[in-house]
Amino acid sequence: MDKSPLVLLDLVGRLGNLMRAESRRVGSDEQLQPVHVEALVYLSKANRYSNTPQALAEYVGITKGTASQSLLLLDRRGLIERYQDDLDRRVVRLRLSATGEQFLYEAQPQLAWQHATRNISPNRIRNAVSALRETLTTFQSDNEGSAFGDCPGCQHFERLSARAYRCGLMGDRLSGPDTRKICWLYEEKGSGAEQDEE
Amino acid sequence: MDKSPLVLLDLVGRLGNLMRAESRRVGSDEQLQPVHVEALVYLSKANRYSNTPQALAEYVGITKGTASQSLLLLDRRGLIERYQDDLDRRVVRLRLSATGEQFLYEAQPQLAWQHATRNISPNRIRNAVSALRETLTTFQSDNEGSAFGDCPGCQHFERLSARAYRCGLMGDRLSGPDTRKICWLYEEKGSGAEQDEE
DNA sequence: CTGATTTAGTATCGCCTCAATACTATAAGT
DNA sequence: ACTTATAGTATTGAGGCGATACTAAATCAG
Repeated sequence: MDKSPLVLLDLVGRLGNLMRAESRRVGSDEQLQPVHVEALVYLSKANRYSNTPQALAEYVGITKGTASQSLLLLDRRGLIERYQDDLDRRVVRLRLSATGEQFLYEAQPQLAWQHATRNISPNRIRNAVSALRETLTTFQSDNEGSAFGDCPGCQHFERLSARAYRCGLMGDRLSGPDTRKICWLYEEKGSGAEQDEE
Repeated sequence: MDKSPLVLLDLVGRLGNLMRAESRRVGSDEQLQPVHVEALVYLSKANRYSNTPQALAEYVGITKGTASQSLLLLDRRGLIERYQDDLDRRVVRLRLSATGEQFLYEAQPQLAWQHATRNISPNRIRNAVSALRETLTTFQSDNEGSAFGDCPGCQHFERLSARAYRCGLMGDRLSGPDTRKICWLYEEKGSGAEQDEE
């Protein structure tokens, strides 16, 4: 019997713990908890469909109540801004404030990790990424969680011309940088997995 | 610039969060927190050099004070047993109790994850394991953390005969199963990175 | 339109993690 | 013997986190 999956699991768990410890270290100057740092990093990468408390909660794996509390704290500290959506006035949109951007720029929460992968060839990293991504997708579809991803590879993504893109689900036009941010509506293109339409 | 390392980082973080959520779910029946479940899993895999509060704390990335508290709780619940070391009477040794074994057997905290890797070929998993292991090792040596590993690949590991092994550092003889458990004294052999192609 | 249901988010509460600090007991080094 | 280092425990306080209950807005039924 091959125990590699268990070893992979263990490694991911340990690296995850160390990442949380690193987030704690990075945030300690500003009295921020690991989850706060994670939220800021997330918001720095979220697109217009994903910058809500709900999406954040799903992404980092906490309940919406907890997410709401953390976001209130970040708002009080001036690290993020919250504003109401025009179309649906129930939803709150989030963005990093200038202070928040500044914090991420100075703290570089991901630096130690980028450094830790310095000896690994880009090719091996891409292979690992692909395996982990697939694991994540499978796990989420097993547990009815939402997927997250970016436009290339999403079935709603349409290229209008060389530099003009569009999300077929929402009908919005997208800029180039937009297509590289984290999207909540991501659905894998041509996935053989069970699809249930509504 | 290649952003793959950042993506890898992000994936590991998310999977780690989901694993913690899964540990929480699994432990909720017994009122166990994620870290308690992790500790039990760790103890089920720790060898004679690693079954101490200190090693556990390093492995899961918490302080020894926190580890001590968690272990007291697990002891009160009857899930582990604690006993004194004969040679060094400062150190406490830990082992799963029958109840603890039973809990792990029934809860199967790793099942959902093994399942999530079902569509990934063993070879891709091994490649991912190798990349993540190297990341972990690099990170830990950057941060002066201890490494953990099992005998194959450790520079202190000696094979006496076909089925007899020995740890050169401690001088102990080891059984076959012993050599596959988590060891705290692990030190990587050679230091030449293990290369594997797909 | 009007009432019911669903959805996004917030408020409150209590348990428990976690780091920090201080402490004890044993071991090791001079 | 005296000092220092090491393994672990006790205590305390801030705050994450889930659970539950709540409000407000949107959607749906008729």
